[in-house]
Amino acid sequence: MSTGSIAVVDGNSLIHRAFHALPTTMTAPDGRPTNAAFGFISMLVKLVQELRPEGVVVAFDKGEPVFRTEALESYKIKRPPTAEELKAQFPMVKRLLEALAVPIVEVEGWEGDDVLGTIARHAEETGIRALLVTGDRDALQLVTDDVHVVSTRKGITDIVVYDKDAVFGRYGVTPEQVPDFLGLKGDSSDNIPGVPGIGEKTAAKLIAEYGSLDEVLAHAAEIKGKVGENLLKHAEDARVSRMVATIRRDVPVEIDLSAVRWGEFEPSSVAEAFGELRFTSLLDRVLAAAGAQVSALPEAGQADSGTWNLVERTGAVTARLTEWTGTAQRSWIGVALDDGTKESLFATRRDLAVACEGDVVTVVGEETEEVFAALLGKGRVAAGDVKALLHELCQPVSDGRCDRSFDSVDPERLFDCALAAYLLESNRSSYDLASLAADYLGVPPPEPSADRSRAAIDAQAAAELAPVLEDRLDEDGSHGCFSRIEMPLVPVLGRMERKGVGVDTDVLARLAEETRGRLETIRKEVFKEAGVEFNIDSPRQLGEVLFEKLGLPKTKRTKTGYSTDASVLSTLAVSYPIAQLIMDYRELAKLTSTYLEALPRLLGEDGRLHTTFNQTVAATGRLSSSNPNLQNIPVRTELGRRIRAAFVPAVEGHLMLTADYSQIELRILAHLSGDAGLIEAFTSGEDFHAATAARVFGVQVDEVPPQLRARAKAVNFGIVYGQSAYGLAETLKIGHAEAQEMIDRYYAAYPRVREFLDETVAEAHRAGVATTMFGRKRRIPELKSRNYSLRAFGERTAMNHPMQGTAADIMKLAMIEVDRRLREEGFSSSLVLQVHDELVFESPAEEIEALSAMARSVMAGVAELVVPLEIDVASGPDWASAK
DNA sequence: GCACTCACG
DNA sequence: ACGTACGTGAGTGCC
Repeated sequence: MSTGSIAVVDGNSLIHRAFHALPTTMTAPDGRPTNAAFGFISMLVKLVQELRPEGVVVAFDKGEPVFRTEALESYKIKRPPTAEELKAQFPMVKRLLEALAVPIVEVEGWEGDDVLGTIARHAEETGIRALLVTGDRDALQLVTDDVHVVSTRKGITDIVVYDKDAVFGRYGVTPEQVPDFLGLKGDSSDNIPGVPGIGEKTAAKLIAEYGSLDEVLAHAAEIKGKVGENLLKHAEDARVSRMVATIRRDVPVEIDLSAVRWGEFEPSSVAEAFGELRFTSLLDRVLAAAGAQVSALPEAGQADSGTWNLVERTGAVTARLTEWTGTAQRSWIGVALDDGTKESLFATRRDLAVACEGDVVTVVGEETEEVFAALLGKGRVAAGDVKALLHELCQPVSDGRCDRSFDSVDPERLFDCALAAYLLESNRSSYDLASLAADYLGVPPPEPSADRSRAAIDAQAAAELAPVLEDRLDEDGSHGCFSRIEMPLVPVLGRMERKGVGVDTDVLARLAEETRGRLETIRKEVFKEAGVEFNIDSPRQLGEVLFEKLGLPKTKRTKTGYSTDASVLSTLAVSYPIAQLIMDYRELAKLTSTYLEALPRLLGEDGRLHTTFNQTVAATGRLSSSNPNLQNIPVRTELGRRIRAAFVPAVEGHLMLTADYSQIELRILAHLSGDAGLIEAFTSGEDFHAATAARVFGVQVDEVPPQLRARAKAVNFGIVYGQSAYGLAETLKIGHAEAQEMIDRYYAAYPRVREFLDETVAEAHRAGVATTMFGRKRRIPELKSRNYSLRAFGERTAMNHPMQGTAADIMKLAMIEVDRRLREEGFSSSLVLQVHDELVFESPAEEIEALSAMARSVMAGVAELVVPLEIDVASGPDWASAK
């Protein structure tokens, strides 16, 4: 017996969605509105086409769910009455479903959700997999290994399938915890109160911490602030809310699920029912969707060549991939993966669209990896996001037929349209193929339709964009950065992302435990000092308490009220202990929520953290890191370093090794300006900031007092940021005139620096761009602004870009070379992170020495400057000790 | 979804 | 007279 699968649709939910997503101007010949019916059936057809369940059932609400309304008077009373136009469409939908031989289930006194829950239970008991279709997020509580929820978003066209991981990923709670979660959070659309002041975030946090609503309520007394207070006061509300939000699974439903079959309708009855409403296009789709059940996709191996299994989707049958790879010396082959269609309820298939010279074919499912490998071996392949493609199509298993690892990737055969556009305009807001095609081909691509998928459109766009962008790169003088830096970096970043970095979650858990107590103590002290309890996390409430209730001096304002940032608090801390307490609180709270609590939730299946390195985000050419951001792991405070110490090698006997560029941006400035004093400061072997202080303030290098060194350091930073007296005064908390004088003295000590920066700004005004040593450009439209402050911003950007951008270029070149040497020389070490001027490796202890030497020589050697590039290397059992 | 704050370089 | 140091990503509060 084959595995059964059934889709169970929440009729009320779907019909409401459809009604609101489509205009009521759609009518039948007799004038009745048909928008909801049309949307409903359209969605149903899409569903069976994409998810291919063997059976379909639709459940509707019937009567009042007395057990809910009696427990909670307010239940659903806030709902506006159903519109007349919609009411009339319920019978219409039911008649269409009857024609389609789709069973309708409604049970007096029960809601559709409960029917869904019950059928899901029956299905599981009989070994049938179920897909619950509803726009209602409550249903997520029903998700199990064999029951998934399909939810609609943005009207009815977009669907998202939730499995257990997806539920947890979205809400941070397991399906079983959803009712408890809703008990806390409430649900405004159903008028379920929950606990006041507790929203999605807090509810998820509490449930994650205590495991269940009952446990949360049992510990309410120890939960701080308003939240704890409200938990005590509204415990009963929470319990009632949970009861009401719990979907019942014991509805008296009688239906033989194994007998339900989609597609066993009488075509003539369907034609008649659909014809009455003039749903002609929908009729075609329904008949096709039913027919597709039998003939689905060609069997593997059926294609005549016996190698590639092609489904032709565009009408261009003649094109063959082999021909294309033959002609690919001239033409680019565009490829794109689709978003993933559910092949069955529980298997996703990702097809690959391949476009060349105007034709597109779609390669189905399992063949995609081989086809991609073959293309890469022979042709030139263009795509919108090559790294993402490699992650999907280069799985680290080698089955003998083709090498699917990142190692076989030759960047010269690849063209990433986003990276090309990034080099042309590094401040674009979007690099998606549709927007690139609109701007660089002059025509926005068509929207996806029944016979042209998003993937096919993207593949064509990539194929057409590649030659155009390549010409533009040549004209712009940016092709070198593209072919020598950005493209070769792609597989390097891919390997780093795939490898991930090790984290000791026990260390994080212990720190979290320790921090919780300290945080609580500080909170109480703050409340004692303030004489009132409030939410310290709310800048608004905090401002009110500090500046109105306590009457502390108001120094800085934000757009919306008083500023309470660190600079304000540190000024106040001198005279007011509460300010210091709040700073302490902020440090703990920040590190707890951003790192201690968040990181463990983001571990991959291999127990490691896998970030994404974004290559087209930072306008200067730097990388950025997200999901999670591993470029801002704490280091500056003691607690921060203890968090950093949780980053450890996964393998026993391995160590972390870090290699970072020392003062790279100022060394670049020394090189670019040719300033003798600056060069001398870097070649003399003296402490750089002390040397600056000595020159600027006219004292002996070994007699620079710490305060002067700190000031010199701030001026050095300022130079990199595009110095302004205002900014320097702000950071150093000194007067504007004094700051200006320091800057003047700095320029007097390093005259060529001023000349260089002035020239850079002047050139940027002329050309509208700033450029790095390696030719990476940043367009700066702000320079043309008539607004002083915008223009001044543009000028600072123009000064900063050559330094920050060249440093980014050098680091990227070093990464490419380090990665090559690691592989060619058979190292067992891996490059795992990059933090702008630092590389982090995991390495077997016995390789540490060789790796240090290699990293040092590669990093120092990738660029020849008039001052040496110095590299600090350190290693240890964790990231913090490798300093 | 924006404002604020703060983690990193 | 103007009004900010450069580059990021993420958590929280609040409308």
